[in-house]
Amino acid sequence: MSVKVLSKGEATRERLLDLAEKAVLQKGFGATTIEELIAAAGLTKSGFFYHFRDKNDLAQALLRRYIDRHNDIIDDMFVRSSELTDDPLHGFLIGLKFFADLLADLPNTHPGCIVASFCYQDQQFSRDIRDLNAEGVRAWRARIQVRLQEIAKRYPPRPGVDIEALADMCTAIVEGGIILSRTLDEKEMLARQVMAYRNYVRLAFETREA
Amino acid sequence: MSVKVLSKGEATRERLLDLAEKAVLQKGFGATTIEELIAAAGLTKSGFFYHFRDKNDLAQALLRRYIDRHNDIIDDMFVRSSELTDDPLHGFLIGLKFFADLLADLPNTHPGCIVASFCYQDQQFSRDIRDLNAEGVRAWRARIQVRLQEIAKRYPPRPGVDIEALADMCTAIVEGGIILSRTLDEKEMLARQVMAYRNYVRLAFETREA
DNA sequence: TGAGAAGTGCACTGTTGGTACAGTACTTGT
DNA sequence: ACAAGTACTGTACCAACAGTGCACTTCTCA
Repeated sequence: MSVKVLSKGEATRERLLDLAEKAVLQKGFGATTIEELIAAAGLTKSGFFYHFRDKNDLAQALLRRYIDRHNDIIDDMFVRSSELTDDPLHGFLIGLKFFADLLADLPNTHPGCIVASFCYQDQQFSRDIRDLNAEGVRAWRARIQVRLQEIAKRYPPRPGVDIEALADMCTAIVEGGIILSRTLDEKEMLARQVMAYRNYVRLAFETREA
Repeated sequence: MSVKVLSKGEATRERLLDLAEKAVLQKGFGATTIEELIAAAGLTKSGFFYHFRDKNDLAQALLRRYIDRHNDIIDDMFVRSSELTDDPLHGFLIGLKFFADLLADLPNTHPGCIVASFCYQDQQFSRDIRDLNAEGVRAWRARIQVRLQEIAKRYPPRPGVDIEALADMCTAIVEGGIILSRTLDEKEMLARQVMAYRNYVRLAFETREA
């Protein structure tokens, strides 16, 4: 997580993306106007179109940045947790605990997921963006599936446990948890859901000797 | 599920709501235009404003209808499943199986949830609508929590199992599963996630005698 | 058949996304 | 210190859309 030195242009672009991300998560992409973004960024319309070809180009940049950042966060978490133990199950559970703590430490309710937001507005976007969205989800899935398969090698899963579904369930819980925490305005909801998922993983691979 | 006889006005209103629901789930509320709705419904703009005060009024009607319908579906499912057994755990598991079958039988990927869609665009709406959205989620939560508490009375949950979180997890799994199935365009995803949740419930209340 | 429900038609306002292009100030390597 | 970009500003314009207001017509059903 190094702090890059940005040129003036890159800094403006990042500022626009920050403002756009916030607005899109609160109002949706269609209701986010270029006018409001440039007003907040202190820029003219021409300035905006210097950085982005059109609104669709903004969407693509937004999504790409979001996916890249979150892949880094996930990787970082699993690297840190696997340094603490050699046991894949133990390491995964520690990683999930890190993740839950991270979410619990957010000052407000989770701001929302760009992938989920775009999923519910996908007909506004070009094919590239929908593909990019799917690629993002597949990247998360792959990271989790690898770990669960490592675990399953050492610990036979309890009957009825579907490893692939269990991997996707992690993403589903996070996406669903974000929706619940936002809708109900319950800040603790998301971390609690991650911990509930963690408990399922624990039960799913629990050795049976009492 | 009786088929109501609709007056002409009610039929037009329902037609508008059907079109709006479909469009909103695909493009988002902000990007859904009144023009496109009236074009598809074969109506003039004045005709639209005869049925709805403004776009916000349309949103409210859309959400209310969605929540009412789905409460009915859930109730119906649990009534049917509880007729088959006296055991609350068994009944809940049967209900979840019904639900998964229902989702698996959908011709395409799930069309999406209005509550989730609105959650990601909530700053577009008035306070009433946000409150209504929360009320919808609380209604689902209550229905599930009642059942889980009944189960917990008879079967002591395994250590680490959080009944309240487990209730919310059902909604989270469905919302998250919808997002995954849509984003990845995998039709089977949603039912599979519900079955994975069902398996967690089974493990969570499993009696320990081997 | 008559009253109200369910519309049509028209004229208008203001906002937004987007295009086009000429000009300018700031920055950076050499 | 200067040239060559980089990062903008200013102006002028268009079409699509939300929304308002009101007079008028047609359809429906008790």
